[in-house]
Amino acid sequence: MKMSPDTQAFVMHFGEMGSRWGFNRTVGQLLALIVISENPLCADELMAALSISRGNVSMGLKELQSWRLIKPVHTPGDRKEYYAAVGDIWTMGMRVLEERRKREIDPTLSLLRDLLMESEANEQSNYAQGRMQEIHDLLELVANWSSDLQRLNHDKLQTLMKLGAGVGKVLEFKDRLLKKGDGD
Amino acid sequence: MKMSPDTQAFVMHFGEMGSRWGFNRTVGQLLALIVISENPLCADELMAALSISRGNVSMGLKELQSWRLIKPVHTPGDRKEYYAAVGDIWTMGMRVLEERRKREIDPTLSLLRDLLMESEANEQSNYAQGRMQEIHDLLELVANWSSDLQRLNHDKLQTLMKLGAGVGKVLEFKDRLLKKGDGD
DNA sequence: CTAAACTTTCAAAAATTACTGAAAGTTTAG
DNA sequence: CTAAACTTTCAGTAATTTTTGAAAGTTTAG
Repeated sequence: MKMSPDTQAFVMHFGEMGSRWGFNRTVGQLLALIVISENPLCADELMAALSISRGNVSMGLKELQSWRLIKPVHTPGDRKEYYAAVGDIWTMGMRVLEERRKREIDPTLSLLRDLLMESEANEQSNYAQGRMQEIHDLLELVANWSSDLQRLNHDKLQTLMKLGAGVGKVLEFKDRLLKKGDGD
Repeated sequence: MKMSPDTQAFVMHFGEMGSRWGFNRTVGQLLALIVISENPLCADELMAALSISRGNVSMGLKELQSWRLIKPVHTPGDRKEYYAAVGDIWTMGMRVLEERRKREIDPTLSLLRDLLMESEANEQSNYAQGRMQEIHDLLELVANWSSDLQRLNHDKLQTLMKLGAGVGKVLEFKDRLLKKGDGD
C-alpha cells in the first residue's frame, strides 16, 4: 500500500502527537491510517505501510480497541481480520473524551473522595484538606458535565458549541424567565 | 518538611498521573506539593520533600512555569526563590485546559489547514481529504469553543456546567423564542 | 568589586517505555 | 481431526525519556 504524500504527512503527524493524546507513536500512526482509509485494513497492510513488526501491529490494534476507536470487520471467505474506524469523526471524538475522562480524571476523583472521607472522620481541618476538597469539587463538576454532554445528541451539542460564549446570553435569558416564576 | 500521610498519598498520586496529564512524575509531584502548601516553597524544601536532585527541581519548576501554574514569590531579605500556585483551583484548571489546547489541538489543526489548503488547489477530492476536513472541522470547533468558555467568567461557566444536559432545554427555549422573531 | 548564596545547564547514567521476532495460541477449511 | 493461515504473547533488545550532579551562570550583600 502506497501512501500519498498528504496521507504520509498526516500519519506521521499523528505518530508524533500520539504521546500527547495518551498513546504511543505506533498507536497514533495506526489510528491515522485506519481513519483515513476508505476500506478496512489488515495487519499485513498496516505492517507494510508503517514498517513495523507484526507484534507491534497486534498490540497497537488491541490498544485502539480498548479506546473503542476501531472495530474488526470480518469478510466472509477471508481468514484475515480487517480493521475500520468505529464511526464518524464526531463519534470518535466523543469516545476519546470519554476514555480520557476515565483515565485522567476518575482515578484522581476516587483517591480524593477516599482521602476526604477518612479525614472528615478525623475532624482535622487544615489548608491541604481545603485544597483537596476544591480539586475534588472541580474534577467532579468536569466529570459529570462531560458525561452529560456525551448524552446530548450530535446536533444539539454542535449547536451548543457553535454558540460559544453566546451561551452566556442564553443563560441570562433563562435566569430572567425563572425569576418570573416561569420555570419550564 | 514532613508530609502528612494524606499529603504523601496525594503527592504520590499526582506523580503517577503526571504522564497522563502531559508532564512527568516529578513535575506532577512538584505541582501537588506546591498546590497543597499554604506557604510558598523553595528549591531546598522541594528537593528534600521529594528526594530528588537540585537540577530536577529546577527543570520541573521551569516546566510548571511554562504551564503558568506556579509563580515565583520573592521574599525581601532572602535570596531564595519561593514558589506558589498561581491562583485558585479554578484558575489552574483553566490554565491546564488552555495549555493542553495549545499542545494537543493547535499543531494538528495547523497541519490539517495546510494539507487541505494545498489539496484544494490540486482539485483532487478523495476519501482521505474528506476525512481530514471532518477532523479539521471538529478540532476547530473544539478549539474555538474552549477559547470561548475561557472568556466566560467563573460563575457563569460554573452555572453552565452544573446545568449539564439541562442546557438542551435552554437551547430549545432559545430556538422557540427566535422563531417568534424575538432575537434578543 | 568580591565572594557567598543560590539557580541553571547539560552530558552522562538510570529508568522507563516501546518494539521485535520467534514461539505459542487460535481459528477454520477441508 | 489436521494443517494451513492467521493472531497474540512475551522475553530480550532498542529507543526514548527522565534524573543526577558537577560545572557554569547569576544575583546580591557588604
